Amino acid sequence: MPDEDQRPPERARRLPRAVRERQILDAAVQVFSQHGYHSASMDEISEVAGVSKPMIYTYLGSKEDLFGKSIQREATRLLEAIQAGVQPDLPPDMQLWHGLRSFYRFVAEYRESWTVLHRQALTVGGGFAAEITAMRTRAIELVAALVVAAGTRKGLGEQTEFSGPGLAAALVGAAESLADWALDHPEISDGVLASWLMNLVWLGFNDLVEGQVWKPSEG
Amino acid sequence: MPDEDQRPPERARRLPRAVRERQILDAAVQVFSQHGYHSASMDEISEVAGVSKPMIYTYLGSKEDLFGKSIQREATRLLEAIQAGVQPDLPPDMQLWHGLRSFYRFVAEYRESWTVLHRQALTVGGGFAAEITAMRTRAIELVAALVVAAGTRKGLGEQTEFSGPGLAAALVGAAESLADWALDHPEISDGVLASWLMNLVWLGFNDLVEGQVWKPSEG
Amino acid sequence: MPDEDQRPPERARRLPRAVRERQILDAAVQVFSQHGYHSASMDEISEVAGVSKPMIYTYLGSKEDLFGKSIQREATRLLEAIQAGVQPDLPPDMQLWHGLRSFYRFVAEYRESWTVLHRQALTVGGGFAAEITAMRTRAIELVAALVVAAGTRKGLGEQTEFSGPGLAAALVGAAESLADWALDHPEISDGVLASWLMNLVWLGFNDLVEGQVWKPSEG
Amino acid sequence: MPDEDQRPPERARRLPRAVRERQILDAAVQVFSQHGYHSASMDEISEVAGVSKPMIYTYLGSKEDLFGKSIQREATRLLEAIQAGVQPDLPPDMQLWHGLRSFYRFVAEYRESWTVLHRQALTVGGGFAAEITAMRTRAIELVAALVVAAGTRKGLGEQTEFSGPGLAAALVGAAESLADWALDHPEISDGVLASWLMNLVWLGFNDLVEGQVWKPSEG
DNA sequence: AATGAATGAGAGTTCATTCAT
DNA sequence: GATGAATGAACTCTCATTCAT
Repeated sequence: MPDEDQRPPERARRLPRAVRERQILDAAVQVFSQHGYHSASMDEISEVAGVSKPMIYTYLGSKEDLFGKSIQREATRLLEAIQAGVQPDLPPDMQLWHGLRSFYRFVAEYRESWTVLHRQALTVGGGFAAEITAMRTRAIELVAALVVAAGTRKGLGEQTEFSGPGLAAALVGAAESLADWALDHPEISDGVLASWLMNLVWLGFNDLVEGQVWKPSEG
Repeated sequence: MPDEDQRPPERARRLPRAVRERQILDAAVQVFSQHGYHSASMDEISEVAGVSKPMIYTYLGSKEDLFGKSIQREATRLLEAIQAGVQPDLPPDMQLWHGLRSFYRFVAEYRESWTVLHRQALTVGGGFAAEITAMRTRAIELVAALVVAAGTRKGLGEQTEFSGPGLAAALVGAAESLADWALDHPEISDGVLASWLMNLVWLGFNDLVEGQVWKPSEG
Repeated sequence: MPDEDQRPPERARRLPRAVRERQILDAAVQVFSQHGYHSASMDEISEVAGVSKPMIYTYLGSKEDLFGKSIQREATRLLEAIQAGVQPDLPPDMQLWHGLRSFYRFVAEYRESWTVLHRQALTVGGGFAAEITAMRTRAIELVAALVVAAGTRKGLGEQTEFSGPGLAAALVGAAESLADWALDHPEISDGVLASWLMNLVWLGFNDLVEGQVWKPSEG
Repeated sequence: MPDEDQRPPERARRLPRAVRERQILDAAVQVFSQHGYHSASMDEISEVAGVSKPMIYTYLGSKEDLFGKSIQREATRLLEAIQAGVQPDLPPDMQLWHGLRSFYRFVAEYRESWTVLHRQALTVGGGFAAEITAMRTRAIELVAALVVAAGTRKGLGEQTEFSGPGLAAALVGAAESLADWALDHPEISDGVLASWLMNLVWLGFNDLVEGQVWKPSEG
């Protein structure tokens, strides 16, 4: 009877701290994304992580801390994934297109990451909602800057400066909503998703800055 | 039996059930919208409603029941508000425009209703998310039908049948996101909000069905 | 089978809040005095009180709150017991004597109260130690004032002003220590205990102010 | 085996067991005296000692063991300090005076030792309270023996045999309480402290055995 | 000899929910 | 019809203690 599968029933072997922390964060993201912050229990997270509860507290702090660190890690992942897909020397529409493709690729590959960031992060009352909101606000401002810049180039500065932020919020919402929709339609590739949004949004905006304006034909 | 001063000592007067139920639902919507489902406590709801806790259970059932009924009432309100603003014999773009104006008017007037529907309803793990999602899905399908119908009229049936649902999801997301943004910018009127969205989205879509297509200029 | 002892096994019948609060405080004093603050568990207190834990939290707050309120009630009892025994129009020594008798009577009758006040109240790190210490300090200052006053009357003002506070601390400690000793000797009456202390302390002090001073007879 | 630089990388050098034990006990006394038994954590003790937790368990056993050994060491120190100051061939009052001076000198120099012995040792429910109490009882008996002996020499045997133990308890309490008071008044020398107590207590007792008795002047 | 890694057990606290009046 | 009184059950978090290296 050599060293077969006779080891103790897979009970937590000694692993370096970094490895454990990753395991715990993985489990946390999974459980938080499934149940949301409040319904997730530290018991379940510890079970999924294959680790006892005290380890979580020792390594990553309170439930709130754990949630914050989960959010932070996934947000970083998402941003890095998008940045990795964007080449800064391309024209704006190409940058946006590449960014969107990377975004939808990420969402497809890391559903749980996206779920935690998009849906669960808002349910906590504390500073996390603020943090996430701040991140989203930054994204919106980025898009708004694009909008205003483009509008200015077309000589429509004043108008787009006024409507820019609102439009940017709408665009970001459209991208997010499409991402959610795509979760239920995995057969649609990230290229197609990005194209849809570009057609909808870029052409639409394009026309807008060309001077075309939709007006209600009656009261 | 005249209206003497013979009433019980001014506390908890006998009120018809319907009135009590409305009081309770009002309180529930308020508290749920402020704190979210999980952080809302039955104690606070009963306090805000001016009614003892057992009454809530007698009249409206468990916390989950109460939340469901709150959601349902607000959703009905929202739908009725939108339908009241739309005249079915107008062309599609006008219908959408009027619908959007009604929507933004409602959001401005009943912040709490919108908050509960949009933000808090997703945080519950049980059947409510499903219920809300279903309602949203219905909205998306409605928009999708518009998209497909318009596309078909332009002879682009196959293409829009394929992309229609996704686009519709994006549009709905854009409208919602702009609604959230508008909560922080009450100086923007519902007409302006709706116009922005129409310009962005309808013109964009218009071009799309006119045959204009954005294509990536390189890999 | 009439209404014998057939009632449900003595399970918490509805009682007015005030009664329950007293029950809980009684139990708290008992358990705190037995095990000390840290080792006392809310579970045991609730068991002894014949009440579920949530009631304690509803009526009296956290463990620390409960401890504080226990201390406060017992301290008040002790002070009232002492004040009730003292007649303010008697000469100082008689006042002290009556006060001591009341004190020892109280300790004998309410062992647990005394234990909580004397031994357990110091073990908590928070504000309770301060509160108790303050109370003790007030007692010491009172005695010190007596000492200084008596000394001044004898023309020894400067000397007793210097040594008064320390002497007072010693006297209070003597009284407390004798109280503890008396707990193991219930056959000694409060009158005897008070007399011992008076003889030891009053006469001693008396001689001191008469000018007699003990001096070391060599290095 | 010269003293090369071949030692393990400068952490936790091999030290003889006795040294390690002293380090740990020093840390334990310090932490116990600061936080009390319950609030002291093995983590903090190990940190202060500069030693890992398993070492503590290996060398000194459980937390209770550690506390017991801390108490024991400090008690021994105190007793030795007092005995060192007392010359057994002196008359009783001189013995007491020297003993008190040594006692107050010790308290001033080893505050933590005294704190652990006097305040923290009582807060534990187990056998330590007993151990400490026994030690204190021994001290009281010693003093009682002095009292009785002196009383007997004056021909008041019966009376002092009856009141001796109680008086001794009071004396010890006075000495302790004055020690606590002195912690906040370091400018008072041990000689002055001891003198105060001698004047208060010895003269008082002296008069007592001379036949003077304080009596209540009325009911 | 020495320790980082790991946990069992139990504490305080809160909340949705229900009785008895 | 209406409620103050009461609780079961669950959750987060901590700590003394030990294993495997």
